[in-house]
Amino acid sequence: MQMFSTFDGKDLDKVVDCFKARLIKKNEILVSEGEISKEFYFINSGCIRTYFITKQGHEKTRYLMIEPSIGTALTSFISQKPSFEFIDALEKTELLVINRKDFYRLVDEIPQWKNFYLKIMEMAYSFQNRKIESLVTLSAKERYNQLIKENPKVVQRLSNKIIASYLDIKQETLSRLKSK
Amino acid sequence: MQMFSTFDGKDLDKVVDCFKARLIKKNEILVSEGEISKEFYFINSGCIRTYFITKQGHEKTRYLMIEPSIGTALTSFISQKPSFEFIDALEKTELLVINRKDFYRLVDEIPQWKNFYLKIMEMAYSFQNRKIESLVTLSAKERYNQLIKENPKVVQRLSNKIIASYLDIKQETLSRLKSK
DNA sequence: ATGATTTTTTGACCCAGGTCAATGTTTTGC
DNA sequence: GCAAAACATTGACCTGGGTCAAAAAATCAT
Repeated sequence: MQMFSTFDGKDLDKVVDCFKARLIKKNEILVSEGEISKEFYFINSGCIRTYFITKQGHEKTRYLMIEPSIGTALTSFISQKPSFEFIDALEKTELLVINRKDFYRLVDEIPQWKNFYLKIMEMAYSFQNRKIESLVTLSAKERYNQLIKENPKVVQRLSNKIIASYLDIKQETLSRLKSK
Repeated sequence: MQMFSTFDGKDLDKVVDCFKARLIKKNEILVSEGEISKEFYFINSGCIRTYFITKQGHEKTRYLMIEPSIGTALTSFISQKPSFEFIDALEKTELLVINRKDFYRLVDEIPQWKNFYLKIMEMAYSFQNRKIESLVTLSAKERYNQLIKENPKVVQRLSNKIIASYLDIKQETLSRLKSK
């Protein structure tokens, strides 16, 4: 976020003009499955997440965004194909929103914004890679411990249901893990 | 790859100058764990992969590159931190190699190369995302069937050991899956 | 070609984590 | 403030896929 301070005055105005503030309620849905992801979000306060629903009807949480954080349903945002994931709010949340058209216009017009986009992609990639590594190398208990260690805010603030879905375990299992 | 045809003459020369051909033998290692990933590979013929070894000593294959394809140990390439993954050749392989310094010089000097880099990151991200989706929603059998359907060449050309490691199952399990 | 190594298959057994169901406990909406 | 809904815990039981071991088949190196 502080990288914005390196924009020069004119560019900064251009960027700021693209953002709109939005306040959303808990459980409000920003993107549904099948919709095209047309916005990118900066979370000022609160918490949103991306998740999808398996054909067995189970929720799987891909990514949790607690302030200060950024994100969207990225696969659909990039490809402009219908999203297989949802975005919803886990708390009352204040967002800054930029729409996709403006986002990519800035990519073309402002070299630093293109660099910012590249950084987002690099971080998103590394994050997914890390997630795969955890899934294939760690037990449920180890993944839970890793989350407590690396992201204690998430564990403190969110329900077990959400945390279990994020760790790809059942809530019953999480409950049992905690009690030993 | 065909996007290179859109480079104008001068830029194309600049790009071509950065590449060196290299022939590697089966089982040759291009990047080891702990090393920094300093090259990006274009596979002209043959097959290489990235994999890592768990603390239990098991190989996990992240990504298989059969010609024509591109890639590297991307997390380390981006961050210039030591790689947790290896790259090795699964067959005798012909590569075009560009080193990291040249790669990022081209990102700065040639806008189209920056766009190319962005496309790589977008594809890499989508690929990882898809992999997570498969891991958390499909059974071993379903993942195997998906691979046969979407990437039959891989299944035909590589050993069960590699395919099992790619699907995150044991070879014994893969063997049993195939026999029913 | 041929012995040595590596892969593949098969069998017997095990266990982490899922399922289903019942019972608390908290949160929410009015 | 209170009913209803959502969430958390606990128990009994089950199962997909792992483990270990040993034999059969394929591949490799000289």
